[in-house]
Amino acid sequence: MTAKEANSWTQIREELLDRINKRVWQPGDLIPGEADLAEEFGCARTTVNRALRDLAETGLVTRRRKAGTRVAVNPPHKATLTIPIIREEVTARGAHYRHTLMTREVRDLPPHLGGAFQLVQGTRLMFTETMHYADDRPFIFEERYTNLDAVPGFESASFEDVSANEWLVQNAPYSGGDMVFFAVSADETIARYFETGPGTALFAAERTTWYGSSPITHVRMTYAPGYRMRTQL
Amino acid sequence: MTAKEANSWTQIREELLDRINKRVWQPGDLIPGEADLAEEFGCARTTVNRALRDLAETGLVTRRRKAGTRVAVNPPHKATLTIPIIREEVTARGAHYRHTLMTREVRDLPPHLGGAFQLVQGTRLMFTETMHYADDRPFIFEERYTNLDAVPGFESASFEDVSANEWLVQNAPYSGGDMVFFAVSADETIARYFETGPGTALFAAERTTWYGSSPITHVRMTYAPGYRMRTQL
DNA sequence: AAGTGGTCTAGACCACGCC
DNA sequence: GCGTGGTCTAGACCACTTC
Repeated sequence: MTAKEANSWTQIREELLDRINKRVWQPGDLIPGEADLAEEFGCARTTVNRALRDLAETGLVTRRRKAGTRVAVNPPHKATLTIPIIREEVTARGAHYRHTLMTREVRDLPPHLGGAFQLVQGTRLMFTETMHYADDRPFIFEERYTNLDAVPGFESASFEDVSANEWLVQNAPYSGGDMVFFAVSADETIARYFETGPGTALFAAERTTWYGSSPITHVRMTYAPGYRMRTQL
Repeated sequence: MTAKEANSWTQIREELLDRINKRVWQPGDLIPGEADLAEEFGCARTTVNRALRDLAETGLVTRRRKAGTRVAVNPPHKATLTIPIIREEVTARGAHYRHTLMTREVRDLPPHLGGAFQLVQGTRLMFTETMHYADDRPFIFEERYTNLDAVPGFESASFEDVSANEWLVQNAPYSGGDMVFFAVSADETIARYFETGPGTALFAAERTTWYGSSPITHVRMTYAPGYRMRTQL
């Protein structure tokens, strides 16, 4: 039994991955402990730990103290979505970016958002509607509610040069949030904005962010017909 | 100048995060090197490295050798999507899962998939259509092309007990893939499957996976009306 | 109680990429 | 060239979890 002498954590990860893929270790199996693997590979335990931590992040193995490391039975597909600010998404496609502020008013929270956006009595909310264009074609329609108590500067910002989207990314840090993706049927207003027929299927996303326990903003983005959101596995 | 004496990497990450959020370090600023921070916090450089690596993964700072670490100007929103096998997505909602294999035949690749799915001449492809149900209501309609040369056992699997989706997750490892999400308008066939009207907006996803340079499978999943895909930020 | 992964240290060498 | 982050080591202690 010769030692494998892999000493970089990526090499070790590939070797472990190979054993999983080749069924040397079956789904559900307990694999050797870090100390044993370190001895086998002739490296420090830290290095094995790094490799296993990486495999655990992608869901291929599950790790628990004392219980050890097991090969996952149904490894989930994991994908990381990177949602850039809209300006960058447009310019990354080689298109020209501009935006128009269509609405900007202090408004009460619509009842259907009560669950996602829990506010103290008397909180003031700013509602904004923005259309983002790529090469002068409508690209994303953005409807946003922003908590003025949590983001004071928002009320006096102009949004001519910098959109509400960009302003918040640069000025309002968040500690958490959730996001949801779905399909909607264009109503008459949205259809007119996108120069399409009512009933067209549109891709949409909603995002709520908060800082600590304080809600920051809730936004719904409706994408132009035919939009596809891509990611790598 | 007293040392901060934070010695766990999560504590250090929170302290650094705080300085970024409070604008002690402005967007675009170069922050001190790992060695300096280690001295300030009274810990090993490795520990600071771990904290900074974590911040870099979420996109809040960008790191380059020799150039140092900078606070990101437009920190992107990053979200990790975990796409479980369909059975688990259904049972996690507390619903009963079942599936029906509707079509299963060897078929040529439709021309519109030629780009995503580059095959050697003469490769045999299996086409399958499966409806997945949650509590006996149609949940996901799955159309799949699978490379029989890359996944030999697929041809003889029954898919009565285990769906094609689940079978592939358990039996066909992949080294890479891409995924795309979009909205579609239900055609007459799909509308009938989901007991809705033609033209209904539906959420859909396509996934292509491969192992090394060999394509494994291409699948399109069309979700029941009203489906929302959720994730945390 | 004991075994496993999680983390920290102090030191070292290396690779990348600005200058 | 040389400064910075990236990684590796050998050892230690700790935290969690199962037994």
